[in-house]
Amino acid sequence: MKLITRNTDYAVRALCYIAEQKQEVISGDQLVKSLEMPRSFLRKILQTLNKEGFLNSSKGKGGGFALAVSAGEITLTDVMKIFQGPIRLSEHKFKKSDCPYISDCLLKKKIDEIEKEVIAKLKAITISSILKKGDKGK
Amino acid sequence: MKLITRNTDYAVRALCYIAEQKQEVISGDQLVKSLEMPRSFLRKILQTLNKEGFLNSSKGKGGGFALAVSAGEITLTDVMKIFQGPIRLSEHKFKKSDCPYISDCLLKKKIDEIEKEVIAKLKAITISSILKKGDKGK
DNA sequence: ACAAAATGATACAATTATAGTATCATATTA
DNA sequence: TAATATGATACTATAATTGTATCATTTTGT
Repeated sequence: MKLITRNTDYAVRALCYIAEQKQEVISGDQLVKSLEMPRSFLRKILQTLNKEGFLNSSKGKGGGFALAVSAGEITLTDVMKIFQGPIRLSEHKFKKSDCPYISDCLLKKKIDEIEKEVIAKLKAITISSILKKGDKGK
Repeated sequence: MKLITRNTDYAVRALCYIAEQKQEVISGDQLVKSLEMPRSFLRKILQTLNKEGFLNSSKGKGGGFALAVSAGEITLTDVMKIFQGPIRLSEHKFKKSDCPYISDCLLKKKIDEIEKEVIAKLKAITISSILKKGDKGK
């Protein structure tokens, strides 16, 4: 049972790395070398982050990826949504055939409460909050 | 992204149903009919709950399953552990090759905190707490 | 113009987890 | 001894996760 998949984990680490570097633009290969992730997989992840507006990309020599948004504005839920879809802790349904308690299902209610709290906490985790103290301003 | 799989969901509903009935012993087929779940799948789930000590089973006519433990003592985490293994929100590792921040990874720390809280809340959900008010004593 | 260095688009493949099915054996009861 | 129930277990299907690989396109520097 995982809440966070490797996709998301890699993406977060890549974002952190980019945010920490002095250079603005970091190439995919540099990330692969530094973070030791599977090349093709990371490349795909970077492309996705670009499409979703969290990274800017530039081609050619000296090109690569740079943050399109400040590190403080990228939350863990943002990244999770991109790579894992919407967060839902349970699929427990209201349908009569699925749950004998129908609209008044206490399990559903309790899970939903927990879900809300989890989402709130994940939302509070931003890229900059993950960076070591001292790097936070960036 | 799911926290609770269908296994667990079915198991919880079956336990609730058994806890609610006036008869102590409920046959698998009765559960299948009442809860409209796939027969073989539910049967396997019931067998597992029996092996794990949450249900007692009896064979032959009039046989079936009964709670082996009171509904207030079965928590959601118990059931989740059985069907989904240990709860871990992230696999984010401390290994040098996996995380550039190694032993001081703030992401890991933050996720672990959330994980602890989630587990505590899931632990607070028992079968009896899911049952409608009025049935709670059982 | 052209080669090198980078990303873009996209299709494919492997592995694992989830969800479900089916069958035969065994025990119990009437 | 037949009917009813679970036990053990092997098999299958589907979907999600985790990758891999290839060719196209853009940019830069010589």
